[in-house]
Amino acid sequence: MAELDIVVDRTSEIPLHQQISDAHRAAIASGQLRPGARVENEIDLAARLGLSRPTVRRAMEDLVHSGLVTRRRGSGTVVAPSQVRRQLRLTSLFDDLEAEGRRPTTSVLEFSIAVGSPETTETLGLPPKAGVLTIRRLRFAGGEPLAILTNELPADIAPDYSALGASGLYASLRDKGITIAGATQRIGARVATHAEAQLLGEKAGAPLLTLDRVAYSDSGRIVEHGSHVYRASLYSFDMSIRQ
Amino acid sequence: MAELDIVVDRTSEIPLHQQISDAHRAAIASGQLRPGARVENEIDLAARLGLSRPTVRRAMEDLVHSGLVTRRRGSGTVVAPSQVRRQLRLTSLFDDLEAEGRRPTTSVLEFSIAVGSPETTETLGLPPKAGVLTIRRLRFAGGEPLAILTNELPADIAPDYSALGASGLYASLRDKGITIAGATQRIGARVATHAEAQLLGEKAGAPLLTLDRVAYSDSGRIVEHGSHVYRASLYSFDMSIRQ
DNA sequence: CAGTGGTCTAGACCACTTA
DNA sequence: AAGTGGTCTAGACCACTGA
Repeated sequence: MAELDIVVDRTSEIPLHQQISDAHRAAIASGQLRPGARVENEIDLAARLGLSRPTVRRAMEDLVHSGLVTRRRGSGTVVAPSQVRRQLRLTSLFDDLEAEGRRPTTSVLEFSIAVGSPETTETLGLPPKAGVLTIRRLRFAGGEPLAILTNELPADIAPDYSALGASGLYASLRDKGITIAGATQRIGARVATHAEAQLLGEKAGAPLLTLDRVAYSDSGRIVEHGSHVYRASLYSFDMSIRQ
Repeated sequence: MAELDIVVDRTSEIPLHQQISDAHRAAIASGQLRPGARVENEIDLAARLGLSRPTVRRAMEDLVHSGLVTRRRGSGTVVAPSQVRRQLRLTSLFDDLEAEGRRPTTSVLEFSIAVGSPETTETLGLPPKAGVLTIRRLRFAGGEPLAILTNELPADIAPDYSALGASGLYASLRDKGITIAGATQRIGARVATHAEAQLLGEKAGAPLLTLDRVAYSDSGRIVEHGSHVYRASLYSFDMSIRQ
């Protein structure tokens, strides 16, 4: 069993359990902990680091939740197979573009505040005829058009146009003290309209991945509705699930 | 603040924390706890039920993780907005089919054990030339063809053909003592080939949602590789995310 | 049998929100 | 200032696995 070289810093603002899980994440990412390797058990790790077992345990639960390790009562904790991760990641074209150092860029097609349609105000949980900011952006990766992003937000929390360009939508909201607590989303597919195809440099009838998302803040308020379309030839969604 | 009528059963096999989170799930689903409603705080709930705070806390963390509630330090726990859930669910055609009572059915197109291709054995983490079971099925909902499901499994854990038909793939594996601990998956889109279109009752060039999944057991062994295509006109993936 | 994770207790102190 | 969730401790008993 590998003993990871973990140094816990009790003066840090980072919770102890997160320091432990971060150290394991790094060790798995770097290959120091290989797939199938046993992870040190909770009791020993707690004793070695001078922490309580529940604290170490919480770190392990984080890792299980991320799909990085699996646990079995009586048997122990093992690093999850990496083929599972690598296999799928290898063919992600967008990741390839990013790995080549071609950063994604964005151009704003529309930025307008107007009275929201009945559908929009209902989706956003606003009273009828409330003001709504609509943003349409074209996202590029490696010089190639990749996606058309449409967002609708309540006008009273609308970020500045300049802030949007500088730091992205979610970062702009965070600067205004609004943090996203969660979202519900739906992934689907359809073929491109003529207008979409033209913007994206595809032929009409090309397959598109669609993402519809409604995000809410920790106070339970609906903060944003996004309707995005991605070129299926360049983009896919990767995710790990557990249980 | 609503006091939920929860009865904890200490003799039950269901963990106490799960009994608490289940009760809240039910109350939210039934509308007894409405979106925006305050949820009873941890301390009071623990005292009222005669449980410790960490036990109650674990139940709340479950709910946060499922996206059903949001929490803020100093402020409390509130039920997440239901528009977020309902809005998206309303237009899910497959859910509509299911809600109409038309159960999904499945017909098996192929069920064969053979020496695996190099790609397949590598994906499954098997030695070269190991035996691999390939299953291809056509899934219907409401009498309509919905998806083509292709699965590859190591031959030594292959379920019986009869077990597969009776209870589905994952249930068959569970009966053999194999539980799925997690998976990595990728969702993409492409257009249907002629053969796929014919099976699915679509025109060639119709958009398809694709799902590629590699699943592993709690012992860290790769158990299954699935490559599925869904008619985008009838199917989408819904998910809730947090943080 | 020893080892391991799963569950649970009864507290403690702190950071943040709201009034 | 009072209320709330976030973090942490130092134990306990149990269920399951594997040699």
